[in-house]
Amino acid sequence: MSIGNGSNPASDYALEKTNDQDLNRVLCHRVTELRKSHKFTLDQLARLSGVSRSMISQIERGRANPTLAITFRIANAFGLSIGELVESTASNPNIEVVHGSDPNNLFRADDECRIRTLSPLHMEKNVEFYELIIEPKASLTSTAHFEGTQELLTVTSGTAEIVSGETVCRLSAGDSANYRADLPHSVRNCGQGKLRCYLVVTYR
Amino acid sequence: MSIGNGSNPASDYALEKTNDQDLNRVLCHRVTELRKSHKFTLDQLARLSGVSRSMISQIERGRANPTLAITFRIANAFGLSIGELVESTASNPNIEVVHGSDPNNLFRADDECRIRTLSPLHMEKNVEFYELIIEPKASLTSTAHFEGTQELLTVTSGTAEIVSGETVCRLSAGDSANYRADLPHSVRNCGQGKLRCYLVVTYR
DNA sequence: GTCCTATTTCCTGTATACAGGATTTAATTC
DNA sequence: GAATTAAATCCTGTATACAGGAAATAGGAC
Repeated sequence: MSIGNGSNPASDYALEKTNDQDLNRVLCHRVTELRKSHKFTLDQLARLSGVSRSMISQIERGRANPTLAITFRIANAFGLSIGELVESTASNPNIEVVHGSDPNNLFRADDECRIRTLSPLHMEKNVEFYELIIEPKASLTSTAHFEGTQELLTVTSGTAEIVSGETVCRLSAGDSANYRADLPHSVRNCGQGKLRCYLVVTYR
Repeated sequence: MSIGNGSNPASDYALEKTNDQDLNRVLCHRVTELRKSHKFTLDQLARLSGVSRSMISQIERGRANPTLAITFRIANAFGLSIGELVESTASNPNIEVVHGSDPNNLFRADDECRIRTLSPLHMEKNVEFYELIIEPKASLTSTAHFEGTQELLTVTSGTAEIVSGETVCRLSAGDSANYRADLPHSVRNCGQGKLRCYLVVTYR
């Protein structure tokens, strides 16, 4: 998600100019569709949102580049956030399967730890799902991930000690913890046998 | 999320005028903080984003109401979507624990099916995590959830048949499937013994 | 302290966002 | 068909978004 580590960011030119216009296309279709599904006239939406009919009409016809404030008001009139309004909904294949036997999803397998990815590689959402098997006394330690990253860990067998920042907790089989992963964090097997758990990582 | 069923929408006035300005406050702090954490000068960000230094400076000082195109470019320069840029981040407690023995998280327990919630109730992300135990020949059927909702199901033991819309697939122990839950969908135990699985539900 | 460079803010002019009224188009009823 | 009303688009003028250069400020070296 980061475009560079700050050392020479100017060389990582991120803008693709056409995406600007793609955004506008998304917006116009979205507003048109939402207004239709709510059965609002331009006038009703104008009154609800406090944005003029002209402006709404122009937006729907892709003739406007609204300010954030205007966009906010329109989103709000539909009970949506800006992100919900302007971010396109991509079409998904209905079901994507990851087989247990698929070696591509074996992320790590060594003496201490075995990690298997359970979510499809091309999954659109910023969510990842892993199965972890950690040997006694071994641990999985991470530096801080990106801001807003969280992990949800469920212990299926064994005993885990979770550290996030300076907070520590212990989990037994059946317990779950949701913790910040945008701080240094770790999962340690503090029991006698193997620690088996599932980990959901969510990125903001 | 809907503001009415279309019968008399004009009476549901949704706008709270001050939130417009709250948005601007969020934006200015956000851009300031992001630029700082990436160690960009105004000039570097200007070049990256294609937005003038003046404009960025004004945004950071809360003196601007940028258009969507400008907002998009700035978000893009930081590798974020517009929603990610303008939607505020609430502070999280570091670790939130759900104990296996907590009866509040037992969502359903009957002859056919046992569902336990593994994610904390007040979890900020639109992600939910469940443990499912389904008896032979029993199934869990849902109508379509909200648009964009997806489910990620991992089978730990047994055999499952997943239906999403008109797509059907079978999973064995160790397999996972990611599927649309914004269509009618179901999980059925098509084996002889109990089906044990974990379900990650993500809302858009 | 001075000098130099980097960074940010100010200033100004142009383009465009936007509202509100007028006009056009569409839909309905007779 | 005509008449009426509703809905959408066009037109125009004002305010403001925005870029680019100038000026001010900040930071570092000596």
